[in-house]
Amino acid sequence: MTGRRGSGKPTIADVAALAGVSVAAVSKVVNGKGGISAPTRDRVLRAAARLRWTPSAAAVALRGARTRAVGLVVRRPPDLLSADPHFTRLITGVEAELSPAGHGLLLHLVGDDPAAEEAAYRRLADERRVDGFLLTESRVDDTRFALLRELGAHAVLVGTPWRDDPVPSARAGGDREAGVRAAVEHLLDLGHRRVAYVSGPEDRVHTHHRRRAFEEALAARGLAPARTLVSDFTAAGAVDAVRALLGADDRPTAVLLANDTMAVAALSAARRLGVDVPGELSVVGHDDLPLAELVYPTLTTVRQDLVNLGRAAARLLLVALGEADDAPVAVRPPELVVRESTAGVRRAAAAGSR
Amino acid sequence: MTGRRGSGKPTIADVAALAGVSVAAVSKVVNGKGGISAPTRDRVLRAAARLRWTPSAAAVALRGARTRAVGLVVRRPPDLLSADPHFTRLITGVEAELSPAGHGLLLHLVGDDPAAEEAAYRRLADERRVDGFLLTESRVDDTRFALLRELGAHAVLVGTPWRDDPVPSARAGGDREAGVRAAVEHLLDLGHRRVAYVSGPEDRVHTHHRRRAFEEALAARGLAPARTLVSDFTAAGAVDAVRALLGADDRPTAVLLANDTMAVAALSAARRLGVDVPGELSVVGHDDLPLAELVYPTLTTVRQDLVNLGRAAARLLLVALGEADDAPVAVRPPELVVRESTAGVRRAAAAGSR
DNA sequence: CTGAAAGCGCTAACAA
DNA sequence: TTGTTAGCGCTTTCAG
Repeated sequence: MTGRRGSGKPTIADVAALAGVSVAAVSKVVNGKGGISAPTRDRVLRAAARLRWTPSAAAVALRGARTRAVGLVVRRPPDLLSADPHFTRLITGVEAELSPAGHGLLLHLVGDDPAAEEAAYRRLADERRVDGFLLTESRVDDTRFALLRELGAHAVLVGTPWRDDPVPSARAGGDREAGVRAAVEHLLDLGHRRVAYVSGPEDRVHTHHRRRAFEEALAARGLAPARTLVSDFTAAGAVDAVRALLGADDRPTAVLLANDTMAVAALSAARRLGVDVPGELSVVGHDDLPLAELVYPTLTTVRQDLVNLGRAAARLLLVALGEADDAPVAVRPPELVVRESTAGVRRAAAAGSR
Repeated sequence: MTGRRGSGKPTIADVAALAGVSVAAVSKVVNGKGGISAPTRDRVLRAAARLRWTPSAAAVALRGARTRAVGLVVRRPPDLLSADPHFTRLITGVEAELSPAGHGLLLHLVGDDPAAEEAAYRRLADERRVDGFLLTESRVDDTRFALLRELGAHAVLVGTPWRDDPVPSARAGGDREAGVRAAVEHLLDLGHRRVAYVSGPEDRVHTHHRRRAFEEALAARGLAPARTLVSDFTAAGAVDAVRALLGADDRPTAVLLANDTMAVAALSAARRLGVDVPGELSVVGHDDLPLAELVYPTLTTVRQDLVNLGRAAARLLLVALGEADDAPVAVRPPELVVRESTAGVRRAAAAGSR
């Protein structure tokens, strides 16, 4: 008999009635506004709990123009996506920040289609479904910034912007290329002199940064890259790259690849060609996905603190929305994890190349 | 000067004004209701396009109690999650169905915490943020069904329910255990007689179905399992299982594992123990993730049509919500993909076991 | 065929 | 400290 029990979900009016106060009082209580006596507060809270009432997200959004949701649009070829747990880790971190803040994550996976990507952003923004966006995979001359500015949407970039792009970005702390540098030094210390690099696609910002770090680290020891190839993050691409590398006259004794998936593919490509890892070829990956410990030999790789990167980005977005304090989340700098896929140069391999 | 340009997003009133009609007319046009003349329709559409207007999701939701969003709550230990691209594929399929229908996907990743899981469902439902839920990983005596019934939320299960659970479910077509059966027959045809099975956690429904299929397929040829172990989907678990298997006196010559991640771990565990795959041990995985083609030897595995499973589930949910026609999405039955990790028994291995 | 008007559930002035 | 009330942007009767 209390209110309209049974007929659908309770509303703020039901709670007010049950507590014997006005709806305004209920609103103030749940929003932590002042000007409510303790006893009233109590009665409201009790009534709300009894009715299991929570403010309707739609009503709140309509009223205040805040949806308490953020959007994440991922543009990737489906196959690549499912091959790479990269995103799952990132999202884990994002969630860890968003959930306690009462914010939802609206996910959109669009294939490898720029038009679909733009449409997704537009729809989410025009329908006012989200308060802001998280952008992943910083791209060279990223067109998303202009789009989001046009749409008037808040945005935070995960990673390093290409130039001084006008959005806040979440990045690793410390020296962001420390991982790649450490990897190169590790290889050189093992005696390698012919080190190759297989990069990711040229339109990704980190491709350039990492490759440059690779080249500089070699240069610092007076060396040049044995070879630098551009791949596409796919396993097939990595296999081709490794074939090219190993088929050459002066083949490298070590190779760095831009992600773990490619590195694992390299491992098996080498094996298939009868090249022993790490006996004849050392292999280094990037990201330190669980996969890296799973394969044989286990993969030496550059660990990225993806979970905290996701957290940091989400936090920045909440701050931009005025929903969180400006307490940045620390993201550990990339760090080399040495496992079995790297070892010293064997005499034979080092000497006789062709 | 037209309407309130520049001052925030356009509303239906702006469109009505620009088109010289009432807001009701605009509403009817965008919702495809009848009773609008073609010329009026045209003017409205043109005005809406010019203003880039899309109905506010919040207002629509408030008005109609339909949010055009579905929830997906995933409860998994973070590590397991990022090791397994399973979900990414499923979500790809879900998106493919939801997106064209104009529905969003609200994703919540909760750790391995039942309380957090329940809280996530409650919040999404109580705040009326979603119209329904997609449930993944069918569990034995799944408590989510009761919860969602209490919450009055629509739900569709991805996979086979434990008993006749009262929610619609999306499943593979044809014989759902055809894959496991084909795997067993493949191994038997290769001459294997001692075949072991490493299952997933006991609380997953498919664990029981697949294990039973395994046992029945063996029984059909008058054989019994060499050994059946329960693991936990993790790589570490798989490594332990393989050690246990290979350390035994009468060790199996072939082993099936409940997912590809475990199978890949098994591959390297075997190698580490000096056991050749497939020379001394054949290994079969489950799911056919991209990973399966990436490793050496490439993995024989049971392919699941996860993308269409996701599509089918999303479609069922849309149908339940009255948002789509009842045209089921076909999900291919599981199918064995033979690659390099399985081969005939070598005399030596078959004979001398200890 | 078209328009006026009543809310959907909530928040924030403003009054009391 | 508390209550009253006017909308937020939209859909939907119900009249015209």
